[in-house]
Amino acid sequence: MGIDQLDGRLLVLLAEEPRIGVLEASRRLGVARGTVQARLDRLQSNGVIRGFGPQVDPAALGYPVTAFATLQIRQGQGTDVRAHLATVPEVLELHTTTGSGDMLCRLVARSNADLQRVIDRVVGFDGIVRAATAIVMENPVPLRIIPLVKQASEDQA
Amino acid sequence: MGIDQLDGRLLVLLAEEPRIGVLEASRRLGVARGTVQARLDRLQSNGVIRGFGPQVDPAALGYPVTAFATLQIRQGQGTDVRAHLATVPEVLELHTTTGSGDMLCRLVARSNADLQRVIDRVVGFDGIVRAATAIVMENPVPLRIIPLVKQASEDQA
DNA sequence: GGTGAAAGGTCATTAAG
DNA sequence: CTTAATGACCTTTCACC
Repeated sequence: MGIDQLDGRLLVLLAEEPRIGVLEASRRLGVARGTVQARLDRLQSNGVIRGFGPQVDPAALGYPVTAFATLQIRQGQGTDVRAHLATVPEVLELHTTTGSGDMLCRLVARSNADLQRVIDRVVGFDGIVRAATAIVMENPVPLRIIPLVKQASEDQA
Repeated sequence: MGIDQLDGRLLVLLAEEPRIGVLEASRRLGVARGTVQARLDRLQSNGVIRGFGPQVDPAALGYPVTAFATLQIRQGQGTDVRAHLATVPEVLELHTTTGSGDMLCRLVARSNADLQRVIDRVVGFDGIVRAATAIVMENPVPLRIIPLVKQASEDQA
C-alpha cells in the first residue's frame, strides 16, 4: 500500500499533461519506457488509477447549478432510497454518513428553478423524512488530488 | 450550449473504454474518423471535456476515510479561510454555499484517528466559527456523469 | 490514403532488496 | 533469491498531413 516518489511524479505528470504518452513520460522522468509502463500497469491494477475517462463539466452540459442535499432516511428504508436516487441523473454522487439515517448527495440542475424540480424528484419518495439543501455559490477549490498524491509519495520516502 | 446524440455516444464510449483511439471510436460509432476528431476538438474547446487526467482513488493512496465538513465563517474572513483550506492536501474540494457564511468541504484521512488531526488543522484557523463533520460510511453512488450526459444528449434530440 | 511515430509486447542483462 | 529496471528489437496500430 502506498506509492513511491516515482509513482508520485508520474501521477503529477499525467495530471498536468494527460496527452503525453508513455514514451514522452519516460523521457521526462528520466527512466526507461518499460519502467513507466510497468508502473502504470501496477497503479491501475492496484486501484490507485481508476481510469482515464474524460472529465466532463456539468456546467458545459447545461447544468450550471450545483447543490448538496442532506437527507434523513426512515430506518430500514436505506436500500430503497439508494435505488431511487441512483435512477436520478442529476444525482451525481450519494454518500451515507454518520448520523441517524443520514445521506448526503450532490445534485446539479439547469437553473435555480430547475433545481426545485430535481429536489422534488429526489425527496418525493417514501422513506425520506427530511431534506436540507445548500446551493453552491462558488467553488474555490475544485475537486483535486495532486496535493494528496504529493503528500502520499513524500510520506513514502 | 448542449450536446447532440453523437456527442453523447462519444462521451459514453470514451468513459467506458478510455484507451480506444479516434480511429477505433469512429468504427464503433459508424462515422468517419474526421468527424470524431472534430467532435473531440469541439468538446474540449467547449469545456465539456475538461481533460483526460488519471482518476486517482484516495483510498488506494492510503486515505480510506472520507468526511464532509460544514464550516461557518465569520463575516469578511471568507478569502482568508479559502486560502487556508487550499493549503491542506486533505481538503479535496471546497464550496461556498447558501447560508450565513457557510462552506462545505470534502476531506480525506488515513484513519478515523487521523481525521481528528485533519479537522484540527482545517478548523484551527481564525475566521471559522463552527464546524460540523459527517463521516462517510458508504458510497452507494460514486461520482458519475454518464447518466447526465445521456439525458443532456437526449434532450437535444 | 500514405507515412512517420508511438504503443505494447518480449527478451536477456544488470542492479538492488 | 526475488523483484525491478534497463535497453534492444519487433509488430501492430494510430495520429497527422
